[in-house]
Amino acid sequence: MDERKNNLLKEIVETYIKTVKPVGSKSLCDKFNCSSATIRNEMAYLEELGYLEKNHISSGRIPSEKGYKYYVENLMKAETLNGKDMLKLQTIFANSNLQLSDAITQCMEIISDITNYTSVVLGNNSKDNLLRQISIITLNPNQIVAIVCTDKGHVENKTFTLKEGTDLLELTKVSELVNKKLVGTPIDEVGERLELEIKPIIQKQVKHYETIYNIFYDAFSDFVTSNSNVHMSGRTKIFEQPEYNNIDEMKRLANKLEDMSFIKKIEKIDNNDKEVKIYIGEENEFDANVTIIRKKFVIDGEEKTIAIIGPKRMDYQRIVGLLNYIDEEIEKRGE
Amino acid sequence: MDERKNNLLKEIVETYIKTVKPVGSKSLCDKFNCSSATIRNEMAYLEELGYLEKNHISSGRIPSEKGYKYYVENLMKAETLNGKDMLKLQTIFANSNLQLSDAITQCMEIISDITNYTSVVLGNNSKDNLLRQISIITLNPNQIVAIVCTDKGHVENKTFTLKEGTDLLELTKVSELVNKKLVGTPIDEVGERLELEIKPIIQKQVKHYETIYNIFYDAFSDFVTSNSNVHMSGRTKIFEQPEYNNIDEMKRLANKLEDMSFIKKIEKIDNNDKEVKIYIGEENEFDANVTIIRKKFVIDGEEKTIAIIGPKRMDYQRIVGLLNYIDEEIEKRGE
DNA sequence: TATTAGCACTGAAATAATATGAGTGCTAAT
DNA sequence: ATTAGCACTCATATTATTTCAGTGCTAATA
Repeated sequence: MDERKNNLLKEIVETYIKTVKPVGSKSLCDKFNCSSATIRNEMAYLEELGYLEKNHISSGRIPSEKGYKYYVENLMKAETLNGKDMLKLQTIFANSNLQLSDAITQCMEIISDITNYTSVVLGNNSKDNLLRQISIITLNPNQIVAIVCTDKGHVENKTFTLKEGTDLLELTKVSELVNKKLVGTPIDEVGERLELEIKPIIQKQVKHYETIYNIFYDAFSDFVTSNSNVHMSGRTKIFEQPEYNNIDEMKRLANKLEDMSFIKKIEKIDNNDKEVKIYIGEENEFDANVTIIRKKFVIDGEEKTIAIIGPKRMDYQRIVGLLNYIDEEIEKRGE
Repeated sequence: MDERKNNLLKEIVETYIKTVKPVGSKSLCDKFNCSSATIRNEMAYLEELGYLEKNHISSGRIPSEKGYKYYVENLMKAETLNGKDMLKLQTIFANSNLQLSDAITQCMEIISDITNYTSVVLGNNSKDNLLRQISIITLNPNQIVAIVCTDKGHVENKTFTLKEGTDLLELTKVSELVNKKLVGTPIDEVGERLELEIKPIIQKQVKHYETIYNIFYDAFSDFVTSNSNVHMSGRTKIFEQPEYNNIDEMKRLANKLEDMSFIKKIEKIDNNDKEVKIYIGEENEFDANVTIIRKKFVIDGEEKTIAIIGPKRMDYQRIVGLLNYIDEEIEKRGE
């Protein structure tokens, strides 16, 4: 891979990203000061290496997944933001009333908007969250709300209709007990400790202990399974991309984007990697026809994942530039 | 409109709903024991009245919006559920641990699943909800969560990072004041009363009263604008319908379904009508190419709206049957 | 040895020509 | 009031034809 071959591949990838049309040899003559035949020879070589592909024998070249990967790893330079985009993001971070995690969510909305890709923010893993407090609020003699709050400030709640004869006072007593004994426990372990430490105590002291126990158990288990930690924006934005000008492809992807359990996979791969990660096509577990660009942060002691979902022909320079910018802003704030 | 004309229209609408293909005269001869020419004469008459349409001069007939409307109002009989569907819904209502409002949400998910239409549940209008309690939970010396709970059991929360020198004790004091003075106030009026009744008091007694005042103000205003009262399922289901085998149409609708403010319009029209309402095409404010079937309930003193969004060629009998069934189950529970 | 002009060849995509058939409206007979 | 009969219409499918941007390869050239 001499310099000209590198430049050629770079040019082809970037042209294809812009135009979504196979790149022919003639169109590159001017840029490389040589004839189309020379370009064709070089192209044939790049195809042999697996970096380029053809749709049919006489079509122009398009980058292969391997080609994109090589481009991303060796040829691409992250873009520095243009003034307009920077301004938009700056105003969000400048607002000091905004919690950092909300600022990130808003940024991703903007990014989705200006790039026409889908964006995702994943956060508050139950394992990072410790129980801060459970409160019981009575609505009327039959109904109560149980509110669980974690040390990271995440709140979930659930309403219960009480069975005949449940004692509100006892309910409050148990909630005090739970607060005394279990505050500081990782949320996903609360269920277990409830069983082992709380149940034996209330079994002796409380009349309808089963009913009451179940209320607490339910309130916590809902927290662990809740979906409130996924925030997606521009779910339909990606369909503006020309590769989805095909109904079946569109439906397939739309369905996947509905399925939150699918989305959550994004944070699992390369779990501890805090760098900008780019998963192209087959490389990502979500869908072989998209690229996912991901970045993880730790904010206020809690891991947060942001990701952009777009076609394989994504504007890598721009997205990486945008994510780098967000990273800088977060660093600044973190001080 | 003699009886045969009614039957003919009914037959055409129902056939078209099933087959999505224009209905020709020949195919109806057997059912009506007459020749295709007779059917054609009748069809021409129904077209004159505006109940039927043609795609082109020599195509079969399809129902017009007016035709659907006439069908829905005069010809249709709501279906009684088949065993399988009924079983699915029954198991949901049979689970007495489930709050009624959650049961409804689950039902709508099932309905979306079995019918391939999109379903929506709209609830907890801020005007119906009265303040039950506001709690302040401290996460660390700099951060707190404000949790607002209403008498209907709806909870919203917001995390705040405190400005240097904000006194936690004073914050708690103000929260007690708010609880003492404003409990029972409709949520959407709390902001105003905060300004008129609380501000003057704390102005005198609290040092950094502006900061503290803003925390409360923000916590409540978020509640009013929150989207947590919309629950949609099967957002992509409607695309299984053959009328959306068209990319632009699909995109258009997908975008509308993303926009929550659009969806919320469904509850506003004919605001107090508790009957099953059917809005066909131009009749609904959401989109001229869909039908919306809506039903409102009052559950635990709070209004809840459910709606099904499908093509104009919706299976009206089935959907109305399903909604009627849900209605019955709710009545039963309400006792 | 690297480059390039030249040329035959490919295959997608657009355009045109043609056939098919399900449906209609209308007229005149029953 | 119904219907057989017939000319007519238009969407849809099929096939043939053309166009053109692109290729690979060979042989000449710098």
